[in-house]
Amino acid sequence: MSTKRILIVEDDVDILRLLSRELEDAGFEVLAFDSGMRGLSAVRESSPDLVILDLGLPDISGQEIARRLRHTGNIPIIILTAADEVGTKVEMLNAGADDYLAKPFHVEELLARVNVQLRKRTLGVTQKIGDLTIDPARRQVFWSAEEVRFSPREYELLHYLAGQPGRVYSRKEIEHNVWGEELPPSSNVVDVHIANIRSKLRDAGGFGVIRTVRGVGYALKS
Amino acid sequence: MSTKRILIVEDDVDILRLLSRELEDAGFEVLAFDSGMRGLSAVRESSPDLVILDLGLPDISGQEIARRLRHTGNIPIIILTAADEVGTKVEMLNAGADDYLAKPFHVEELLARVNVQLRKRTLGVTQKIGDLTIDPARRQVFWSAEEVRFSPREYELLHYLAGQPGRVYSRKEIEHNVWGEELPPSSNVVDVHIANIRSKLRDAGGFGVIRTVRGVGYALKS
DNA sequence: GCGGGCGGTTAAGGTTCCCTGAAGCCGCTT
DNA sequence: AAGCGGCTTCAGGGAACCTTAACCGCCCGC
Repeated sequence: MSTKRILIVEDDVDILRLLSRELEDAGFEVLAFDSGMRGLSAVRESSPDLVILDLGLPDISGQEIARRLRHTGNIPIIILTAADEVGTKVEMLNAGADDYLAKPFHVEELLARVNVQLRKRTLGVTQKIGDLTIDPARRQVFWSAEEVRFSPREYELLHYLAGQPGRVYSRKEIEHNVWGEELPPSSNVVDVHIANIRSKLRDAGGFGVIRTVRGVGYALKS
Repeated sequence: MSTKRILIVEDDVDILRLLSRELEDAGFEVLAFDSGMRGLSAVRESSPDLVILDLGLPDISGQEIARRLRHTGNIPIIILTAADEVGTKVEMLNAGADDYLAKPFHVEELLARVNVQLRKRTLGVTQKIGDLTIDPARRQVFWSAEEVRFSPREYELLHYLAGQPGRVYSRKEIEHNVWGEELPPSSNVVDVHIANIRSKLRDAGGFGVIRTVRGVGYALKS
């Protein structure tokens, strides 16, 4: 995945610098502006993946910016503001903002909310465990770029094990959560499906992905 | 557009009732639950458009619910909580929540944030997915310059799938969002319409545009 | 009103794919 | 070496899906 670009508009230069550094540390490319007008035109030129916007800019109102940004496509906007006032919040959210944080806020929370917005656009919460990638929105599994095709049950089972990589899931748990019922004690259906999953992963180059815990169940290598 | 359905899980019955009424007044269809487990299974059955979830439920942890909900597709989740603690916020947002409100909150803000989540990602903008072009303003579809004519339902269905190309839409979701009602379980209308769309696209040179996901639904190749 | 065309739905039959149970083998463990 | 648990293979049955065709209702022009 290419590095995401974030554009910040914030007239308080100290905060601007702080946020820039934090976002860069988090692996984003940052475009920082302390003026509303220049930030706005920069959005057009560079079309970033996300915009963080401080309200109460001297040269242009937040309303106006949000309105204009709406027109430039679907870029998510997170609003920052000094005034924690409900009316403003509702107004801005309805005007097209995607999220809203009142100062003072924690940088970690901003980062988390940034990730939420970017996640939406990239469709789904793809989960990566080593070379294994699971994309629930597309219902697809990859072993390092190569797609591995699974049957419904196989996918469900693998996805279930990926819930907590490393943790051992007992047969009972698996039966209950993947099959939704207790299977006859003599059945070895789970084994068969595990074997099939292993086989398909092996074909794609994945070895030892699922660990057997004798007498208990299975676990995904974390 | 059909009315959006919102599922609430909240153990405080007073708040539950209050929110339900507010949301219904705002024109939503509300499914209310005061137990985590029952709410969770209801999500699977009714596949609502959005879930509002109170943390600190007695019978199941919020983490667990968020984790499981992620598995059921891309339904947006808004978390409510009594404890306004940054760690929890960040944790939940990273766990798959789309928004987070600390109690006490203003109902207007919740409504605004609900609307943000439900806001159409694909506005009236013509979108291109590979060789496929959809122009909502004219209600026309093209396969690389050549127009393909679709009946109203066919168009609605294709347009809906194009909402998030690549993402798998379940039969339930399709029924609810394209037909606006639950179809009799034996019906295969969706299949037939998919077949017709495929046939028309094939005539225009488009192959493998719609992917079948066995046991779940369909997705547009992105 | 009447007939034709169009689109939506239903139903039946065919096809594909997957689940699963059985049977035998392998390899630990005691 | 015996026994248990896990692994592998494979074929039968069935579910899910696809296709085709007919039916029905609606709208339109005549």
